[in-house]
Amino acid sequence: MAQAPFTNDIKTLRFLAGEMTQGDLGDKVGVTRQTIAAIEQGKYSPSLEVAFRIAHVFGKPLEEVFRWQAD
Amino acid sequence: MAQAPFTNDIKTLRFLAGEMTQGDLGDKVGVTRQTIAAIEQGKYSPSLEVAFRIAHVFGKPLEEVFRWQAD
DNA sequence: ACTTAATGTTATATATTTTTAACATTGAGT
DNA sequence: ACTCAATGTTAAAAATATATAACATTAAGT
Repeated sequence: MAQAPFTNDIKTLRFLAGEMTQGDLGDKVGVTRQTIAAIEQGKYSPSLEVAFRIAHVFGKPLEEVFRWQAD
Repeated sequence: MAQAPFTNDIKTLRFLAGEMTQGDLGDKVGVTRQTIAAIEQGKYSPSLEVAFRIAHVFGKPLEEVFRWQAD
């Protein structure tokens, strides 16, 4: 299933944003909670569009949410 | 075909990097020249992994290469 | 005017992401 | 101990990105 070559802080950011659930975040981003769960766990590399939308919800630059790790 | 909701400076950066062709960039990133062409033209939203790799080739932060536009 | 490399573009195939739906587990509150 | 929301997880389908191959166009060099 190809683990993503970067880490992310979504789980932390959700709680800092005030108990935001995966479902809440999914709604704001426009994807399902399962998609959020999979991205959060690094199960695959989301589209740049979804990554941008997630960062936008937290008001953070994309690279503060997703951090490159490999290569 | 869903135009991407962000612009990018890949074409400019390729020339600033010294006449780097789409094929050259594709080789460095690990995708085909057609994929570079499509991304460059905003035809779709690449995976976050490919976006990171492209930015990495130019030694730029991702958000200096791809800039959010919509929503 | 010719060549040739780079790019544009298209069609079809393959790979990957995302959705949908279902069920299991965990944890907080009562 | 119960309940219920949140999360984990999985399988199959749908949507989207990427590869491959082929041919057309553009532009620079000679």
